[in-house]
Amino acid sequence: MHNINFIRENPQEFDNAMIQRGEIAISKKILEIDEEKRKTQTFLQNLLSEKNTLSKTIGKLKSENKNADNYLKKVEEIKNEINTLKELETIKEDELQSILKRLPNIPHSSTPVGKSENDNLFYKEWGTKPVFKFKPKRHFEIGEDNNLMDFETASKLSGSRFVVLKGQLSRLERAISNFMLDKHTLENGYKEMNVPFLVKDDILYGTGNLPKFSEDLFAAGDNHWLIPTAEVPLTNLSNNQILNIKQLPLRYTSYTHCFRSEAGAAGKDTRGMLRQHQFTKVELVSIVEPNYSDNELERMLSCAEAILKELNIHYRIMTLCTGDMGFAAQKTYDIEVWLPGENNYREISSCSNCGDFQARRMNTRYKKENKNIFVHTLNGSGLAVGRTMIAILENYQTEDGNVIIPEVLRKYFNNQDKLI
RNA sequence: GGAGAGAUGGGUGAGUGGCUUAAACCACAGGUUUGCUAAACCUGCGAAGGAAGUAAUUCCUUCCGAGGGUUCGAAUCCCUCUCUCUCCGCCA
Repeated sequence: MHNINFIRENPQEFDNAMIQRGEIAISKKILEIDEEKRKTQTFLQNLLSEKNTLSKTIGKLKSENKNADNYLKKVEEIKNEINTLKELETIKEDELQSILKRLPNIPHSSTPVGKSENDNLFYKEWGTKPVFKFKPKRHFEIGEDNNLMDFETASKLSGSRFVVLKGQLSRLERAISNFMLDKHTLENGYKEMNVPFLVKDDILYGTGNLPKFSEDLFAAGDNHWLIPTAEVPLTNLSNNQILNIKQLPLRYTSYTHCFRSEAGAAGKDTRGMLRQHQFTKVELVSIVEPNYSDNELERMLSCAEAILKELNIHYRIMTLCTGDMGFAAQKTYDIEVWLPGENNYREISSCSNCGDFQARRMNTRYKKENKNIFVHTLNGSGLAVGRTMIAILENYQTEDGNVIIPEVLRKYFNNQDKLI
């Protein structure tokens, strides 16, 4: 949600930011409605004040057993006007909100300007592409050849974009997520949380998924949605709260299933388990003081990177441009892991600083010097578990079709050094 | 699923139609005293918004789980919904 005061004071800057994000200049319309709303409000409040005074006089007169008919008549007269103005105020307020809540966050000054993913900026990379003496297989070939990854059975159960992982791959999933959680809780200072996968409308509104992106979500019954990421419940843990400054920063991690309809991705990545309706992810969320959020984004990124470093898998990091960034973000880094089978870099983590955008929607503040200030929220994958498995399979595959288990995972994998 | 009780500021909690302008305590912030810490004492302290003013500030409106209603006037009365707790039943 946007700060209306900022738009009043910097309409041009606001319009420029929206244009960079593929929206249109709309500050003029916003300020017109805002102006009408405030005029109505002022007029209404004066009448309410008058009514309150009259009511008090009536109370006094009645307690003294005096006649109050004149005052009662006056109240009756302004009542209709009050109701009309109330309705008008509500209309204007709704009009304003319906525009504001659908506008994306203002990009950070360091976010590159661009239209699509082609304009994303290379930030840095780690490691090198592994060299194979044979043609590396793609992850689903390794999985299917060993009868550990079953898309047909999954399709029988649930349709397309699902997978059944069998035996050792199912165990590998568990090993990866345990490794990540241990790393983030024991070394990186995140508190592990086990959260609901079903949430209500207002929770998704808080993180910015609603009202604009309902088509990306799965609805469950009349009152719940399946979470598309643990960011949603984790960030909302503090909604509608005024936090004590001593509580900050709050750092949470959670391993959850995530559910996405992939509505706009028809025909994209249909082979394999890269893009599923259901996948697991270890998420990182930070709630911090505003002046610290830039640092926290770098910190969070390094926590996510640490996982790939320990797994010894090559990756690069891109800074997303204004046109490719998510709705609530002001700055986002994508970690893209190298997949030799696919001969491509693929997103395995996305770390975003949302500034106070979500905090305004969720109404999360903290008290500093007796003032209530909106917090800054950040979220990042640390990492997507399914895609990490893909990266391991493709990077650690051997010529005989087996896969070496990365050293750091072996203690979570029955101390085996090979998948099979 | 059945029966009952409840939801008030950051927290505990008083308040059953107009002296509530939401008490009191705790927490928090500032100060005094003290060699430091602690303690004691003093002061301040709910939230959102509007208007006037260069500003300090002043005035006003709304908010007591949410939404409706009754009334000149509602935290308080009525209706609907949500959630929490207790007991019973069922259940991983």
